[in-house]
Amino acid sequence: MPQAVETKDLILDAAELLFSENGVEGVSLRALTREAGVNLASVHYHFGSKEAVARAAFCRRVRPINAERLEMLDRIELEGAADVEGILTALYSPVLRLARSPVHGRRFMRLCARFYSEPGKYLESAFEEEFSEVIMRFERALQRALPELAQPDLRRRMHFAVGVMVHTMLDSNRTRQWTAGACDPLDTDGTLDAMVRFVAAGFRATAKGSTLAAGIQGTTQAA
Amino acid sequence: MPQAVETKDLILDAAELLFSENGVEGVSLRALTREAGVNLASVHYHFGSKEAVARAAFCRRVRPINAERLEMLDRIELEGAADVEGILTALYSPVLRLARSPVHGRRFMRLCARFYSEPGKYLESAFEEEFSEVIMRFERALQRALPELAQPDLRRRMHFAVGVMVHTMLDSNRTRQWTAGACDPLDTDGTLDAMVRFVAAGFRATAKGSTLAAGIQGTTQAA
DNA sequence: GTCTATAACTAGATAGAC
DNA sequence: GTCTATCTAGTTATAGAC
Repeated sequence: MPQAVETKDLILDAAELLFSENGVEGVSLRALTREAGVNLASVHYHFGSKEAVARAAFCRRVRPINAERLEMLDRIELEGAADVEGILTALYSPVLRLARSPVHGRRFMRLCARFYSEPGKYLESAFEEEFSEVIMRFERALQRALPELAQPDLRRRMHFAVGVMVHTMLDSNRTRQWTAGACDPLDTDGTLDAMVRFVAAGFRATAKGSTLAAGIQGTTQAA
Repeated sequence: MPQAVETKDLILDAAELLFSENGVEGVSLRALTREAGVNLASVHYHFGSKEAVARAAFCRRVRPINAERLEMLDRIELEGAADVEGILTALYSPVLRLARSPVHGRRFMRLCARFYSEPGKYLESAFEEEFSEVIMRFERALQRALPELAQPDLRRRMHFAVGVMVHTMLDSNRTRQWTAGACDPLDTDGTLDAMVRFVAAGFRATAKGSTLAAGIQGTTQAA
């Protein structure tokens, strides 16, 4: 009785779990297949290599997320509501929403954040492929929302915005312990709101060479 | 002719280089000792284990940095100049300054950021030991500088501030490529300025439950 | 498609000569 | 303190029966 699909998904589920906790290099195929309840050789049959498993586990979740990001961005741009807060919400909320599912969600967030900070050429190219369009589109949108901000500053701040996101996603034990009691990691609405407020204010901060005070929140501009 | 000190440092230098590029798990002791030009067994003689090498390489650089952070914080608090910008400068500049030394500086920044996002109990406890005092002191200082900000929000925002720092420190190939031309990664003054402006504005953003508009930069307050 | 068995290799750690 | 040689245990990957 062939059940190839099930085996493939069992492997990806286990990869998501174990890679997120131990990193790719920290997980042997033996541990992976034991967790998945499948045979060791099936990994090579279905994926060809350990690296390919990592890529597949990554792409399986990241593609719908990025599609939703672009969809949200399209929508707010059509509605003419593409202010900084709206753009950041389009960037953050699809990935934070996933965290609501305690089963696979938070697990994948950690996986994604770990991939992002892990070495290895195999993941590098995956990031390039999956994110290049998203980065380009969001950069253009933010540039339109912040016309006074010079491009070098904009890029640096996008970099910071990603840092806030990745670090929130990492949600290591260290972090959870530090903020214990202060904020519930499962409170994704609160987290999203806090991230958007913080980062939007950062984007609107006065840049070094700027002669214009562009740091006021809301719609009014200072002279 | 005994040259224990030199061997120890050669190992730590090689560890800093290789761990920063490939992660701890991605580097074998054989590759490490080949790079260092020392014998394989000397690692166990001097450190006892691979994990102990990682810890030692980490602590060697992080201790002076954290000492300088606390020193700077002490100074600005005595001078009564502990505003958000000053506190963030005390937090960021000692580690960014290190990046100026192209030899060991940038290398260690990547090592530190990688450790931060890597698994393994051995590093977890090192972070705990080395950072607990820094975190406590800076949280207290920021709370004083931002008396209107509730503690849960403050902690979340400190978390974001660390995310900006770690992500900047990671400075992966991906990042360098993306911001190519936009900003010089060796321009530490510009990077520091950009980080402080961005994060300070984030800290001053209006919090969700807040009735007070505290998001205005500079000294003026909105009604 | 799935399994067992094993090949081919690498890892961290150690013993003991020098 | 430094070296060679080696141990044990782990790894990825594959060949071939079912």
